[in-house]
Amino acid sequence: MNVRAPKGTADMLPPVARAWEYMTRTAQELFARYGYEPVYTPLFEHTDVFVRSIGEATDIVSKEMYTFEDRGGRSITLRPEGTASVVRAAIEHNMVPTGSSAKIYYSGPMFRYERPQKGRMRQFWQIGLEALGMPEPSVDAEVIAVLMEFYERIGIPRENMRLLVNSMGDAFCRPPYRDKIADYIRDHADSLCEECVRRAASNPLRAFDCKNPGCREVMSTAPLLRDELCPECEEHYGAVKSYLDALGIAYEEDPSLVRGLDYYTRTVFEVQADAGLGSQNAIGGGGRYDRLMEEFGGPATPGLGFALGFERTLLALEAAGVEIPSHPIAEVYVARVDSSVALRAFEIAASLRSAGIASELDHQARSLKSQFKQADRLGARLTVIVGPEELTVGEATVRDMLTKSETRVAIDALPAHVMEMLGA
RNA sequence: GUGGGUGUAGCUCAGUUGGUUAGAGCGUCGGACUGUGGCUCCGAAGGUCGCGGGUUCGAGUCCCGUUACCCACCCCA
Repeated sequence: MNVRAPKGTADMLPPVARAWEYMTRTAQELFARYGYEPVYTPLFEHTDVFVRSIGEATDIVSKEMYTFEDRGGRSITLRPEGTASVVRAAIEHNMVPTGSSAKIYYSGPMFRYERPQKGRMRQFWQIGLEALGMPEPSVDAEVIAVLMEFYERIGIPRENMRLLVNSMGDAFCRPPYRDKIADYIRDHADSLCEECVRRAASNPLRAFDCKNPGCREVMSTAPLLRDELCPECEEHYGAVKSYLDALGIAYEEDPSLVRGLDYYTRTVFEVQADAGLGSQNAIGGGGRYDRLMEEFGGPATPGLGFALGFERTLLALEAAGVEIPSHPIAEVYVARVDSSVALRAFEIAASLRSAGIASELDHQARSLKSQFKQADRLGARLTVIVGPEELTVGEATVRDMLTKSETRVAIDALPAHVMEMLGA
């Protein structure tokens, strides 16, 4: 029996799981304030959903998907990202009738078959949101604002992050530019790595991402999409930046920002953290996908969204020294002097819990001293001492763990009395 | 898929040029204080030294293989 979790997966033990819930809670409250509603889609889809949306030539589709055949002979894939499923669901349920819009968010695990490293897991968690049906540039700025506000709220200092933005053009200006880059790559084939030359055919823009010094050199003088945008895209991009300026959100333009999903049009953005992460330093990112729903066979509906990674965000939080808020495990500890009063102690703890007070007690007949140690460790503010002596007159002793003062209280009045002490 | 690093107690790690019974700190449990926590002191429990083979009188230590994890490349959250 192999008792290890599969490669690239991790059990989330209480400290991490608490952080997960904290991030989820923060996102839910924030997203609701911007009018987003939750959606849960399946963790797996027909393989086609991802191939057609993310793109055949992307790394995700060509080598990172968890794909298998189910017992009915269908090709099924564990979702590698969230947008494709959301868009599929939006079409299936006609969530965005012509002329209307929808704002939705999701969270949960995603799956990609890769070699794990710092900030990269085979099962990793994301929260994301999608704004469907709205082509206006103010929506781009609003979505970016939500993302930045999320990080601010959970406590990552702004100076630890960089917001990168770029425009990928649209169906009119990108194809000619793609051809231009493909030509450029072919013209310089002898000074580029073979990977980049191969990309000329499938995904030429990706050559901008290559870390090879020779390729960087060549690509640094390549024509930039920024200079080839059609007037409409140029105007849209300019407006997005104006709205960001109006919100006081600082950003850097990065003309080489080319994200690894084919469906993006116009605005793309990425947030990088400079502390706590290894080389996987993108903690969140997203972009606009105005053609995606149409390509899926749905109505022509523009869309835009982002996703942020739990694991990487937690690394950035730890680097910033952020304390994850938590509640004490027990407000009240019920200690018993000896086993003759075990039953009464059990009843008292139950009555406190019924009154809504988080209470803990020892089930293992440990010494009174170790029960106090336990009370201390759990962060209990009060300890109720149940002993034969007090019981003869129907009372118990309540000890304030901070002031060390003790009072005798009638057992019947205990829940009310304890609540009063905790409230004070 | 490629490369590098590391596997010794629940956790973090020592362990000399190979040498007898493998250690420390933290944590856990007990005691000092026979009905009272955080500090201190004392004690106890807890280990197939990742696994398999080889060299050797003798391997935690050296060699080979294997496996797991970590980090990096590629790409991304």
